[in-house]
Amino acid sequence: MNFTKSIIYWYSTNKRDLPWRKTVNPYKIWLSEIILQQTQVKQGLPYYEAFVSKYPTIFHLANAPENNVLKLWQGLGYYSRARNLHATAKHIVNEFNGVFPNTYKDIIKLKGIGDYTASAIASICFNEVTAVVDGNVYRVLSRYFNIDTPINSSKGAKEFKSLAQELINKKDPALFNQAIMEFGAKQCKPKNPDCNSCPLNNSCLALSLKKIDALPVKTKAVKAKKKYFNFLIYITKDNQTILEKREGKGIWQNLHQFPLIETKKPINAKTLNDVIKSYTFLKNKKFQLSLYNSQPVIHKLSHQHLYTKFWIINIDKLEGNTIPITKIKNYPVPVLISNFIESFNFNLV
DNA sequence: AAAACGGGGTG
DNA sequence: CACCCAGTTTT
Repeated sequence: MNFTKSIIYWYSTNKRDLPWRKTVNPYKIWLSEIILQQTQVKQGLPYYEAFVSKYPTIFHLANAPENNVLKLWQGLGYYSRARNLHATAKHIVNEFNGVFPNTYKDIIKLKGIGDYTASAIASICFNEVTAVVDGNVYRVLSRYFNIDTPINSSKGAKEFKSLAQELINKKDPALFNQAIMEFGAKQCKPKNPDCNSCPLNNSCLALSLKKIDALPVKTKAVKAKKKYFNFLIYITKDNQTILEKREGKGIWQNLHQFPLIETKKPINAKTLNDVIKSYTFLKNKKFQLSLYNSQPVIHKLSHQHLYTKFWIINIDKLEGNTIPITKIKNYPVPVLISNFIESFNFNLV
């Protein structure tokens, strides 16, 4: 059996039972593909169920406020996926009457959809012969064909896409695409794959060359930078606090957080007290500042390590944009913030 | 071409 | 700690 037929046969007897495999509805396939970008099935599955349940059609999603969409996405990371998902839902409803585009060429024009996702939707929903290349496909092909072009280079992207496009089953592109990804996820795993049980172990070049551990090749990632975050948790006597929406370019765009002071170096209570004292909205007000966590919480992201301190500010009264502490869980917040909220029992205040 | 963008899991 | 995950967008 050749590569393509072997992969498809393996899939027929080894595939997992997953909810998005029971439909070819482009809305649901699209939703599943966005959720699964850079996300393992195990982590994405409950989010898929929650979205399908709360937003059964693209019209439900398009009509929802962005805050609600972000709230449902909370904890999954890469929040631009949720913002783009929502924006694209509105676009499809408003411009196309809710009808999903049905060719790779048109699908890839949509916000948040690149080559991988356009290929997945076009093949699964519309039987278009266009090969997916995700992390699984890179791994399977680089090993089987002993290709050491870095997968995170533009040369690698073209080379592997072209190879996958040659290998794809022209009669059932959807079947092949899902099969090779599942094969990568469950059989040709990143670490310690069970090559003894692999149906391709007679023809896999990396295996015969003892290069399984050396492939795929990926150029080095940059090291994460340290940042120092100081969140200010205002608490008034009438149980109000301040939550802000993150604007601008960086992480967690459009999510909410306690007012943040970011510094280059760790900051002590006296210095912070002086900074806060100078705020005009606190002029002539008395407040008490105390540090909640003596050791910083180290929140690790791909590109940043956030050394975080939570400062409690007890104060009699605040005017302006405060919210009741009881409403705090209505807002979409980063995991770093939701962990604090869970740990700091506001009910005791 | 390189960096930014999250959070969870593995060895 | 380094690497990976059904990648895309911005710089």
